[in-house]
Amino acid sequence: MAKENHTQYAILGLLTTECRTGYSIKQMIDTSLNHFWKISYGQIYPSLKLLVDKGYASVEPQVQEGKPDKKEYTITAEGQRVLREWIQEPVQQLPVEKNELLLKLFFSRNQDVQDTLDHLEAYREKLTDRYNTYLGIQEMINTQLIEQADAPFWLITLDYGIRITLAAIDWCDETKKTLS
Amino acid sequence: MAKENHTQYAILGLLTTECRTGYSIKQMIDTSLNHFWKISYGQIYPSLKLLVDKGYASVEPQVQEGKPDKKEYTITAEGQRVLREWIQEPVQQLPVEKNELLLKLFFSRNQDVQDTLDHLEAYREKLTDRYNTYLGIQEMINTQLIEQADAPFWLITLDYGIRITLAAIDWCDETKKTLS
DNA sequence: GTGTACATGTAACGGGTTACATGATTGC
DNA sequence: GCAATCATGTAACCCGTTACATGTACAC
Repeated sequence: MAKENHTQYAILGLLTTECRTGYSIKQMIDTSLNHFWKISYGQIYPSLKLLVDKGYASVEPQVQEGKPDKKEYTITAEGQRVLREWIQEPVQQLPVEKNELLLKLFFSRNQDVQDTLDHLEAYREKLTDRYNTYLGIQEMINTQLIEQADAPFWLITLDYGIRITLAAIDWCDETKKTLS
Repeated sequence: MAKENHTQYAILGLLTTECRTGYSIKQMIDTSLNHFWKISYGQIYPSLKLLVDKGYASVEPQVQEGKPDKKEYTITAEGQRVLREWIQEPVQQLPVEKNELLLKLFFSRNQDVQDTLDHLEAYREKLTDRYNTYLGIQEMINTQLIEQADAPFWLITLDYGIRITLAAIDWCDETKKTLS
């Protein structure tokens, strides 16, 4: 597997949790990896197929009563090996996020200051929503999933999101003060 | 111009600063927009062509002595209008950065704790480098470019980068303590 | 002569989203 | 009858990077 395609590893990694189908992988991503890795169905299903082709996972169709049929994927020993290898490889470079608000701010010299302040306030509200969502997930993990062996690591990644979001909120507040 | 392609607007916006050629736009991006918007030559030159096609910019070839010829681009009145329109449009959604370290941490249950600590330390060092780079740029703007009308806005976007980076460094330190 | 700054461009490729297509079952 | 949840998949498209191709001028 090309060392660079991290999304494939993300899917492989999710097969080590209780996720077994494309559908449940998607759900997991939307609730728990959402703040640092998004994946759509358009990637998940073809990727699962590729993982099987490479021998990193196996499939078994499951007939269900009361629900549509599904395909259960299981990580193979070989899959576990390459996953571990990838995890151990050092991270080459820091992520750069594309930030539309900053891009607009960068060119805001000619804009009305009030419009810029409105942008900042709207952004601050979105950040606050995100912050509250994170706190909710944290609470949920702490009460319902704390038995899970993965839980401590989930909390660590969540903590990152919480801290970054708080710092961004602070920046919004400071910038609004500076501009008004 | 499709409302969604922010990169086109970034290039259009840079034409309102003293940048006039594809080459100088690239330089500006690499030094000043780098922490929230990256653009390669593979996008810049075709985009400039498109902006001219749409009437948002005009070109004039310049023959230079002692240097290769270049093409000077100028934003048109129409270009200024669509740029202002875009800046005023509210930001629809918060950015989600793909973070390889978090992805690896998420699946680190089975990994040796020491390997995880090493990852964190390496990441912390990269963050510190970035932090120092930002401080350098800040100093440079404050001493050399403070006359520029755009300077206050550049400092605001830089301040965002500084705060976020500091928060990430704090998270590294805390996480290392938690794990050891 | 070699490296670096200046300067412009394209083609191939990869990664990812969106829209579309299909269909079962349950609860309102 | 309709919406929601469960479930799988593909094709078209967009965005962006990388590698390649080309060339001038200056300083060491």
